[in-house]
This record gives sequence, C-alpha cells and structure tokens, in this order.
Amino acid sequence: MTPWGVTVTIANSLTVEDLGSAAQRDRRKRILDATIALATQGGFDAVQMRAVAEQADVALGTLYRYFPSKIHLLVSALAREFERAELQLRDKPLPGDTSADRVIFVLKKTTRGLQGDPHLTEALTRAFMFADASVQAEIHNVGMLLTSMLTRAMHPGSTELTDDDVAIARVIGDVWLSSLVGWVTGRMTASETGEQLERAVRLLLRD
Amino acid sequence: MTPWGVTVTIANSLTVEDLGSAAQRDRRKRILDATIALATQGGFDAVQMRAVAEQADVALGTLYRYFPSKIHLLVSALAREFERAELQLRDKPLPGDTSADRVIFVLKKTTRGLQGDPHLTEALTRAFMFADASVQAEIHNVGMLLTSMLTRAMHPGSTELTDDDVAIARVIGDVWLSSLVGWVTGRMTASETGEQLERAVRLLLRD
DNA sequence: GGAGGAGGTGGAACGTGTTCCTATTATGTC
DNA sequence: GACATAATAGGAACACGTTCCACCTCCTCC
Repeated sequence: MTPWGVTVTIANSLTVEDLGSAAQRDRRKRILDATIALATQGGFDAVQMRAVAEQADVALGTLYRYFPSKIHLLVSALAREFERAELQLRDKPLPGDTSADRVIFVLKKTTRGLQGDPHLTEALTRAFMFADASVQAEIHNVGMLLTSMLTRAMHPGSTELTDDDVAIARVIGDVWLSSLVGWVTGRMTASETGEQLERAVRLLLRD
Repeated sequence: MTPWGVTVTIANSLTVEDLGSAAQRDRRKRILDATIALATQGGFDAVQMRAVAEQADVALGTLYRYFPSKIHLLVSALAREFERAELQLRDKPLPGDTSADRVIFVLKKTTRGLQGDPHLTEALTRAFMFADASVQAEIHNVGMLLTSMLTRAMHPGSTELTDDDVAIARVIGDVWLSSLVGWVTGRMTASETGEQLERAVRLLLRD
C-alpha cells in the first residue's frame, strides 16, 4: 500500500483518509506539522525538504515517499488547514441579510485568518499557484470546499444549487485567489484585497 | 546607467524604454528572443539560465545583470509579447453589439493566441504567478494593458470610465488569470476556460 | 521463531538557479 | 591616443529540490 493513502470524498466535501498503519499516519502527521511550522516561520523558502525531514524526524527519502514533491507537500498541508478552517465555520449561522453580505462575511473571515499568518499563506499560495496536473486531486478538494462554503453563504440551508450559483461561486473563488496572489506577492495591501473582494461580490450578487 | 533601463509610461499604457547604448538594447533583445524561443519549445523548465545565456550569446553574469532572476526575465518577456498582442488589437474595430460580446471577443482572441503556444503560455503564466513584489513594475504594466483592452471593449471610443467599469475589468482579469492557471496546470481544458470566461463576463455585464 | 519483503535510514550525487571572482574588452574623458 | 571606469566573458562555487543506493528494521506469513 502506498503511504499516500486513498482519499475518499463523502457527500458534501468531507474527506476521510485511509492511511495504513498508525505509525504511517503518525509520520504523515509529523511531516505536515513540520511543514506548517516551517512555513509559518519563514514562508515558502523556509520549507526546505531537508529541514522538514529533520524536524519531522524522518529521512529525506521517507519524506519523498510520502509526498512526491515540495509542491505536493505544501498543497496537502494547505488542504488540511483549509479543512480545519471550514470545519470551524460549518454549522455556525452566518450573519447578514443578503447573500452578498453573508458571502462577504465568509470571505473576510477566511481572509483575515490567512493574513494573520502571512508566511504560511505565502507558502501555501505559492504552492497552489505552482502546482501542476499531478496535484489535481488535492486542489480539487480545496476548490470543492470553497465552493460549498460560498454557496452555503449564498443560500443557507438550501441544497438546491443553480448553475448560476456555482458559476458565481467560481468567479468569486477566482477573484479571491487573485487577490491572495496579489497580497502574497506584495502587489496589494490587506485592505485592498478586502475592498476588491467586496466589490466583486457586490457586482455579482446584486439581488 | 543600469542596463535595465527606465520604463516611462505615457498616456494610455504605451511604454517606451530608454535603454542605453545600441549594444545594450541589442543584448537585451537577444536575451528576450532566446527566452521566448526556449519557452516556446519546452516551457518553464526549458528556460534555463545557462541555455538562455548561450543562445543569446551572452555570459551568464551578463544575463543576470540585465534580468536579476529567471522570474524577472520571463515576466519581462511576457510583457513584451503582451504589448505586441495589444498593439495588434488596438485601433481595430471590435465586433459585437453588446459590451459582453465585445469583451468575450477580446478575451477569446487573446486566449486563443496564448493557447496556440502552450509551452510559452505555461512558462509565462508560471512566472507571473511566482513573481514577488520586486517584479511589481512589470506586472503592473501588464495589468494596465489588460484593463485598457477590456474597458475599450466595454465602451469603444469612450475615455470616461466609471469605478464600476474598472472594477469589472479587474474581476474579469482575475477570472482570466485563474482560468489560465487552470489550463496551464492541466486542471482545465481549453474549452472549459472559454466557457468559464464567457460565463463570468455574462454574469458581470448583463445590461 | 526464522525467512522474506516492504518500509525506513543516512547520506552521496546530480541539476539548475544564483552568486562571485578574475581577466578581458568596450566606452567615455582628457 | 592614453587612461579610467564600466561592462562582459568565462567559469568556479554554492544552495536546495530531487534521485539513488546500500544497508537496516520491523512486520507478516509459514
């Protein structure tokens, strides 16, 4: 069995990972923890494979057995963090009278969380942007999470989604990603990203 | 004088570069040509600094004197190509009765151009995504070009732009970038990017 | 409980972006 | 034209992602 495990997506984007032995699950966790720690400290550049291996108390070869590249590693870490964030938001009622207000609430809350950890966000965004098709699965997961967060904000309690809903969520996701890139790369300030997001949402959801 | 030259932006995003001696201008051109050639052949990975230097008949140190990193090099190449494309489109009448139709025309035309050179596009998009604040100037140029292309398509012949116009152009730019990333990284097909763009434009421009 | 194999360790080695150094060649000044 | 300065050539050296290999350890199955 590969230590990457098999990712099974159940119903509404909740993922369960079947990961071999407890020792393997533990190694995987240690690796991701080390990744997040290093990324939080010093961003993308600080996540050096040798450093991750050392901090996770794992050989370099083992690290590569679990995650075939630095990009996979970071995107997997991103996915884990994202799931955790989404779990916190799920089941909580969202404030706001209009769908635009609720969506903006969700976006700002998430963005603020990310901007509280600039280095971590930089590392994860960079990885996301650099990923190629071989990380498709992990990225798809993140995309689904975001879409479900946004559509829930648009129509709380509803499970029926129109094509337009999904399309709007996707556009918002695109703007969000671009803003994040702009912020991470120092081309935009935090408040500018907030304004840009709010602007986009109000353009898209004016009903 | 640094060989990077001084970039002066005149009026409507037309840029003129003052680049020292003819020999320096020539070297710079040779370097960018070599970059484009290698990128066209084999994409981001094929643009190796030693290879660029050799093909441009320039020492490695000289290459780094002109472009302080591979990312700067690729983003500069992107900017040059983009300017050329915009120049072709400028002054030509745009078909379509509604602003949405015209914007979609511009986007599809540009996107088709890019997708005709997959490797080149991959290289340039990757660079764009990986750029940090030190490439702000070059990236800002590209952004301005795109905005001016889009707003012209929205209101041909008009020079008055509302805040909404600019905001819409920016959102479209974001979607375009995300689609491009999706396509470059193999997560979306060419036709999917087309659909996503059209979808987004029609959501934003429904007047 | 011993044999076989999958998974792990430790570290060398390779490729490519980047830096640095010295000798050589242009370029501009008097 | 001779000199001072800047720019370039040529290439070694370094850092980090990635690959590879030899050996060890632990689990599984008989």
